[in-house]
Amino acid sequence: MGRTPCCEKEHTNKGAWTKEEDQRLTDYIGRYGEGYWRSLPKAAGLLRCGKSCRLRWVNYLRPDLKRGDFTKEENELIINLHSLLGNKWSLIASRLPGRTDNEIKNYWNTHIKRKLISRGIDPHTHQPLKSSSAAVPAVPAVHRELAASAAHVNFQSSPPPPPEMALMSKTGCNAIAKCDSAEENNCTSSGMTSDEENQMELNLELTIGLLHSRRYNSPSKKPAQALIFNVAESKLQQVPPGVCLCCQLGFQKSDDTCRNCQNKDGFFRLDIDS
DNA sequence: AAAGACTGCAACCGCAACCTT
DNA sequence: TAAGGTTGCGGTTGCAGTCTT
Repeated sequence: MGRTPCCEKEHTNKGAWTKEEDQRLTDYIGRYGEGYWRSLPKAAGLLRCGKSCRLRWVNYLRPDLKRGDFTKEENELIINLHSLLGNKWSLIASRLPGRTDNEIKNYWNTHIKRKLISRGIDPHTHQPLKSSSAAVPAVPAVHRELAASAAHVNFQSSPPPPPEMALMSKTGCNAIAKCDSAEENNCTSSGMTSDEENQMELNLELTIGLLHSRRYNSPSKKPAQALIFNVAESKLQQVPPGVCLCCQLGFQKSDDTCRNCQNKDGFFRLDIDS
């Protein structure tokens, strides 16, 4: 036996929503609020499954949604966040008010990805595209740095790493699982003071603690997300715009860990609108 | 003008994590 | 602790609109 379906499919509508359905859903949520998606369709008089209602509301009907083209600033933010987080669309969306994960995902796949490729940049690694003979996966400098700090965290007797840590590992930051010290993996060169590094470690430890306590997208996700982004943003805010992400996070041009900077005099702006 | 190709986006599906009993 | 239910995420698909020939 497979798992039980989320709804009785033979009694539900599928496909595009009608104006009447939108109105019913909007009216119901306006009156009773979000949530209880399972029972909402019946209560609202909709022949839809709860998942469909939730998706329609979150991606289309929510009043705080921003419509229209993405701005240049949003483009850059998406690219930077993607280099940090990978395909964590919901996390990325949480930093772009009025934008949904689905919208950002679509925008990435239809616009940004293509432009990055046309500029010779690998949209997965955010590194310059190489010939197929280059077998070693490129690791974004920012991932290495976050991994370097994460490497200080004691994972002994811990459950498997949470999604964010797994992401870093997937993109090449194996330091998390293997390093005894960050130095062993060329993961330092952060350019931070010891106080800053201590603060970063603290943030990561707290982050990991929170991530272990619950799934990151559960009601506790906001503090967890905030901590993750605090690490990056505290560095991002220290330098002017236009500097590549690894420089923003503290790497110097001379650091061989920062490959991006070798491309353009220390500045490697992913300005897809230019 | 018509047909086929392409593009962008809304919506669906399957899965995994979390919650409840 | 286990099992069933709920919710949210990320990948994928379908289709309407646009472009090209």
